[in-house]
Amino acid sequence: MRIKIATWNINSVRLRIALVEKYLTEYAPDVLCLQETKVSDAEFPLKAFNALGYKHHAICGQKGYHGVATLSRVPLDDIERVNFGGKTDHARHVAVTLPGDIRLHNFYVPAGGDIPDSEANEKFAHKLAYLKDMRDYFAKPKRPSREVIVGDLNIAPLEHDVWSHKQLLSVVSHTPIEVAHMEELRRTRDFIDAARHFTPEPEKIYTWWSYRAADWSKADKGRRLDHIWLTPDLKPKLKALEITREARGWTQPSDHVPTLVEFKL
DNA sequence: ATGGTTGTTTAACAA
Repeated sequence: MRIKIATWNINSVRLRIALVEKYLTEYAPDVLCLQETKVSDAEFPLKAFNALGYKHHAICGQKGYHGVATLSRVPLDDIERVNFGGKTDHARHVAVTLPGDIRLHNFYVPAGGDIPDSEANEKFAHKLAYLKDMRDYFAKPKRPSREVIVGDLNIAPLEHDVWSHKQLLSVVSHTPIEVAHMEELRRTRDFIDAARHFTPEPEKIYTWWSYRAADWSKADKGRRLDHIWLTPDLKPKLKALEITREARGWTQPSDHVPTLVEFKL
C-alpha cells in the first residue's frame, strides 16, 4: 500500500481554495494537512474537498487567525486536538490515525514575533513554551510506534535551510535557542527529517519565501520552515519527497509551498 | 541599516 501525505501553510483556505483544488488535482495526495486556514470550523469550505473525494476531515480552526485542517481520501480515526503552549484559544494542532496505524500530527507552531528575546517579546516566550510542550508530549511513554509530524514548525534548523546562515542567526526562525528546542523535540523519538533524508546538506532547501521581496524567485531568500518528520520504523518505507516550489509562482500565492511525502507500507 | 507585503477585519495586528 502506498500513501502520499502533503502539508501546506495555505494562509487563508477560503481565499486560496482554487489553488488547493489545483494542487489536489495535479499532485493527488491521499491526505492534505493545511495550516493557517484562518477560518472557524463552521465556515470551512468542505464542499470543495468533498467534491474532489477528500471526504474525511479533521478540522481545528478559529476565526481570523491560525487554524489547522487535515483532509483525506482515506479514513481518519481517533481525531485529537491538543493545546500546547498554554494558550487555549489558539488552534494549532490536530492529530489523526491513518490506515497502516500511522499517527499523523498536523502542527502550526507559533511564529514568535520579531524580537528573539523571551523577556522583551511574549510571542517568542510562547513559541519556546509551545516547543517544550511538544517535547514533553512526544517524550511520554507508550506513544504509537508509527508517528508522523508535519506542518509549519516556523523554524529553519540547519545552515542550509536558510539563504544566509550568518545573516539570519539573530532572526526569529533560525536562532540557536529555537534550533535547540526543536532538536530536543526531534530527539524524543529520534524523528527522521524526511526532506534531509532525500536531500542532505549542503544543498539548500526552502519552503517559504517572504511576500516582501520584489522578485521572490530571483532573490531566492527562502527558508525551510515546513517539515515532515517520521519515527525510525517508517524510515524504510520512505519512497519520495517533493517540494512544490512552482506553487510560490501561482496567482495570488501563499508565501509557503506544499511538501509531500510518499510511503510504501 | 532599513524597509519591504499580505490577510483578516475594519485600524490594528499577525506573519
